[in-house]
Amino acid sequence: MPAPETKDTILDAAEALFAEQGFAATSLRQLTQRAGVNLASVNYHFGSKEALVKEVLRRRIEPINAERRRRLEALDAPSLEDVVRAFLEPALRAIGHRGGGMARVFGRVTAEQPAFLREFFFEHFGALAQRFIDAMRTAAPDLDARAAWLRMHFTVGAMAHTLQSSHMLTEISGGACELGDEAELVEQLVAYAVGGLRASARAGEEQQR
Amino acid sequence: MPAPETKDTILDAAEALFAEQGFAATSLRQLTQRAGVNLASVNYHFGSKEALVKEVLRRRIEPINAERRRRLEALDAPSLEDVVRAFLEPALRAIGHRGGGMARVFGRVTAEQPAFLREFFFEHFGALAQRFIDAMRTAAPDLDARAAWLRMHFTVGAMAHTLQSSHMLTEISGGACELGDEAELVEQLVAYAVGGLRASARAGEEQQR
DNA sequence: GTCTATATCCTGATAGAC
DNA sequence: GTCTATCAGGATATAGAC
Repeated sequence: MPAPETKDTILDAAEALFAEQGFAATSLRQLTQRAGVNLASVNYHFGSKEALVKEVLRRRIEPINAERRRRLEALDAPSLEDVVRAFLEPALRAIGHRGGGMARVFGRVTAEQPAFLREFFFEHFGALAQRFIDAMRTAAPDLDARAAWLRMHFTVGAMAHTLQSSHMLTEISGGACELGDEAELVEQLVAYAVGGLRASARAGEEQQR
Repeated sequence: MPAPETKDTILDAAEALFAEQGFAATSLRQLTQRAGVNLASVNYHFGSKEALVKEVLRRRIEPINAERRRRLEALDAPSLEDVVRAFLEPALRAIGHRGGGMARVFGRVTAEQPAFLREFFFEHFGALAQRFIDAMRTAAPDLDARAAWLRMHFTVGAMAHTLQSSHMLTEISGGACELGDEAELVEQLVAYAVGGLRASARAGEEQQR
C-alpha cells in the first residue's frame, strides 16, 4: 500500500470523537483538526460525512460479526450459554481496545440509530440475528419465537448500554461498583442474559430459588 | 393560566422530533416550523436549546420517577420481582402514550447521554438508583453490591433499548415478533430482568432447569 | 408575547492551484 | 494527494418594532 496513513488517521480520530459526542454533534472541522489532516481530505477519501460514519462502523463491526458467526458454527450441540457467549463476547472484547472508543461508538449506533444508517443496520445484523435466534431456540426449545426475539432485543440493549456507558457505573454507584477487567464483565453479562432468557414467560410463574 | 399554549406546543413538537432524530440533529427552525410558532419563541420561553431539551425531559421524567418512588414505598417486604416491576413499569407505560414519542426520547437520553445532560442525569437518577439497589439487595440478600449495580445497569440498558427501538422488532424479525400491548411487554421485560438478576454470579455455575 | 430582520458563526462540500 | 479559498446554506441567538 502506498500511503494509507491519512485514511486511517481520519478513521481513528472519527472513532474517538463519535464515541465522545455522537455523529451529529461532531463536525468535519473538529475531526480533521484532531487528526492533523486537511479539511478537504475527508471528502476526498470518503466522499461524504455519512460515508465516513459508515466506514468507521464497518471496519469494526465486520470482524466482530465474522467472529460471532465463526464461533457459532464451531459449536456442537451448544447450550444456551454457549450461544449467548458467542454473541456477546466478541463485541464486549472491544471494550479493552483503544481506550474503549469503539465500544462506545458501537453502543451509540445501537441506541442512536440515525436514519441514514437504517439500511446499513439491516444489512449487517439482519441475517446474523436470525441465525442466533435459531440457535437459541434449538438450545432452549420451549422458548417461542416471539419471546426469543423480545429477549434477544433486551440482551442487545443490555450489551449496548454496557458498551456505551459502563464507564459511568463507578461514579453513579458512589464507588460501590468498580469496573473490573473485561473478562469479568463478559461473565456477568452472560450470566444475566442466560438467566433472563431462561426465565419463564410470565414473571408470576417464576420459581423462588 | 393565561396562555400556556405556545410553550406546550413547542414542548410537544420538540418531543416528537427528538424522538425521531435525536437532540443534535434537530434544529430550532425545524422545530418551530412543525409547532407552528415563531423561531424566536423558543429562546423567549426557554432561554436556549439546551434548556428546552432539559424541560422536555423533566416534564416526563419527574412524574415517572415520582411514581417509581411511590410504588417502592408502598411495597411491604417486596420480592425481587416487586422491586423490578416498580422500577420498570412506570417507564414502559410511556410507550402507550402519544405514539411512543416520549418513550423514544427517554430511551435516547439514556443511551445518547449528551455531555450537557450529565448533571441533569445524576440529579434525577442518582438517589433513585441507590434506593432501588438497596431494595433489590434486601429482596435478594446473596446479591453483592457490585453485581447488583452491574445488573441494574444491564436492566436499564434493556429497558432503554426497548423504549427506543422496539418498533423495529417486527421488521428485523421478519414478522416473527409482532409487538403486543404494553402490558405484555412489561411482563416480558420484568420476567427477563428478574431472571437475569437471580442468576448466579458465574454463568458456569448456572443450573439447567 | 409575538413577530421580522439580522448578527455571528459554523456546517458540509467543492473548485482549482500545486 | 494535499492544500487554500470559498460557496451556499443552516445554525443559535438577539435586537427592536408592534
